[in-house]
Amino acid sequence: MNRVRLLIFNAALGALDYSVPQGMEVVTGSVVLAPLGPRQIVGIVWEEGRLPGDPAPEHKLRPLISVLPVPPLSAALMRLIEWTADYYCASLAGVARMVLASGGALRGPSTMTEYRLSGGLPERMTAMRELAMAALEGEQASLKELAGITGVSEGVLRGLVNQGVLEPIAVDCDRPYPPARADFAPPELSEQQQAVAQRLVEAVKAGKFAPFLLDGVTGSGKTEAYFEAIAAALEQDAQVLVLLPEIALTEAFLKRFEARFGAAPVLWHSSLKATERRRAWRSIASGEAQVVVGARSALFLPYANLGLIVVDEAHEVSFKQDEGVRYNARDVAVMRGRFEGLPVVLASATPALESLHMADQGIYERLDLPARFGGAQMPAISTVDLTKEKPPSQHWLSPPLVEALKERLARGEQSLLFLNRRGYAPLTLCRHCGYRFKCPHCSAWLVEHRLSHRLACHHCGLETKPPEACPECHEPDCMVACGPGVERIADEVAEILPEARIAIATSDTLNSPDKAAAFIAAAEAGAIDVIVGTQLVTKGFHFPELTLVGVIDADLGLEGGDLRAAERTYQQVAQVAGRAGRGAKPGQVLIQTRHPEAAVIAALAGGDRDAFYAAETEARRDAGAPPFGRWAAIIVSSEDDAEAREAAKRIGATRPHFDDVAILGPAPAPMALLRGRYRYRLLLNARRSASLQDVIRNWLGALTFPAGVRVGVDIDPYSFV
DNA sequence: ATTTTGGGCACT
DNA sequence: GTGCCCAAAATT
Repeated sequence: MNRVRLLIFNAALGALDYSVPQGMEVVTGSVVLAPLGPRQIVGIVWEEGRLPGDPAPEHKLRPLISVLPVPPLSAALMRLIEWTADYYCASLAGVARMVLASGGALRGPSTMTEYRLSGGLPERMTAMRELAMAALEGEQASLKELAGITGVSEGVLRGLVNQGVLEPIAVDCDRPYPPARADFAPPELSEQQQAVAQRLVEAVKAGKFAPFLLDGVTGSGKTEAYFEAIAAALEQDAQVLVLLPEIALTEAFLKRFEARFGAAPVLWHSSLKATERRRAWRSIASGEAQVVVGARSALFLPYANLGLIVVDEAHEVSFKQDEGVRYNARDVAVMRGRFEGLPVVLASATPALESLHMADQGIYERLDLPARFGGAQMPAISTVDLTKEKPPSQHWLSPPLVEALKERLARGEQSLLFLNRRGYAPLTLCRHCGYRFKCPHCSAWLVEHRLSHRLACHHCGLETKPPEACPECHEPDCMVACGPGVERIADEVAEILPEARIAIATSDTLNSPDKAAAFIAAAEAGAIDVIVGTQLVTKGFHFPELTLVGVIDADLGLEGGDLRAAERTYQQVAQVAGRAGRGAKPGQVLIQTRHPEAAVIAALAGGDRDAFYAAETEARRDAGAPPFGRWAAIIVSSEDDAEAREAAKRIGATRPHFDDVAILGPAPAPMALLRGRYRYRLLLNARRSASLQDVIRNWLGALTFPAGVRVGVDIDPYSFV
């Protein structure tokens, strides 16, 4: 190759051509450094003819600067990048950025300095030095870590470095991870689990594309079953990717993983620090990382030798990314499996209707775990009609739920109350003038958080101190809370059961791995009587003494007319109900609702999953919703309301006309203001056969917009805000 | 996206 | 002529 075309991370520029200097080894997929004007940019060498744009004339070509010290991207990954950009109407540049988001890993290996005893003695011995030197015997670490080990300050250690007592050692930042072992602690599996595990192991050994829907009730031991597939991959030195919906619940998962394989997996998520990120990235790209556990963004990493992908809790909404490249990691995972030729396991107790449909069509192979592991029974589920069993004013626990809570406390068993609302109260107003506290940057109320003494916007992250007086009428001390959040429910429990030990489990209270671990340990040790939690507690946890689950408001998710509201409610309540009675003692679930007759609620109470899915299938068919039809959204936003509205109007005015594509809008988005940007939306609904993407590309491709306007496309949207 | 360039204009 | 601002062009 003496002339190459690069994909660069800038969508506005398009592909750029360069010459390859004499002696430089460049192959398809090479990650290279190239000159652009006075700057240097990173690019990926792409195959001839696959990136749009006319070739640059010979005289404009400048030579590449260097090939970066990372392995070239595989053809499979390059096809995945193309497919993702194409399917989600996103730029190749945006997708490529996700692949190479590496915290500086592209710069190659680097070293840091650690210190160890040299054997020499200081000119002057002091008490602190003596103490430090005794504790330093056999240790080698950074100064900061040594300070932690020895208990002396870094200043003392620096003194020892100057005296030559501690000698510096340059070590590779990317030190290897401890190895996971397939045979560390193989589990006892039930017959059902055994059958599932065996099928998955076969698929891993076959090393061909094979999508599975692992459909198992809560507590059936899905994790243990797919762990055997991971073991099989480890045995043939293939890498495994396990996608988890939220990193907050990895704590319990990691414990189980370590118990099975004797080492922690490599973690990947958005809050990794740059050094951890580059270490993980390099180990993934080199093939050293064996098992990667990550959030959705781990899907686009350049695995050297991937052999299996598991998407756990595959129904979870958080696999859908709603910013930047709007993709669904569940679906892209299946495509990656196809391009790489490997099995993909979608595991869930409450699969998305789309996934069930694929299994029914025979496109995914279905694996069932219909019974709980170890003989545990499914919990008894019943509804509490809030229109008949009214809680007292300003209270939200109905008499039957209060009774059940008292019973558990008397028996020393645990209860879990589920309400998907963080904070104390969802709305705060002034009792004097009725002023409602709202976010200045979003169409949303500010939520009072009493634990942290803040008013917070859950959309943009704004946090303010609650004011002393009403900003409108200046009446002092006038704030009044409206409606319940988990903190308020916890207060109510404390009032009813003063002796109960209560824990609030939300992303606010369990915001670090340490806190999550402490919570799990306390719950397992029986040091908590009542857990009050948001969706964070609906999955992943296994507390044997937990025998009562109360759903505070099952109707909450049904409000707002979201297309997937019924399914989401079903999934959330079924998942949280699944926390009850996982040990020897049977579980009970009480669902508080004002609509016990609603199809979702009735199906939950009757334990009739098939009835729910049948009803939901018909509703989707009627609405032309997935899997029978397709939806897409065009979201127009700008900091300037008029500019956004104008752009949306112009898109609306140039709409194409097709028999099989309905186009609605533009209209202000339900969140008309989000993070300081005004938003308008168009919705497209198409029959399955229509290529929505082509329609949208041709439509929007002919338009240009002012600089401040962003036009985003959301294919198969989950969020309708 | 970022940088360079060049035209128009006020000022000297 | 020089400096400055802004829009347009170039970047491979």
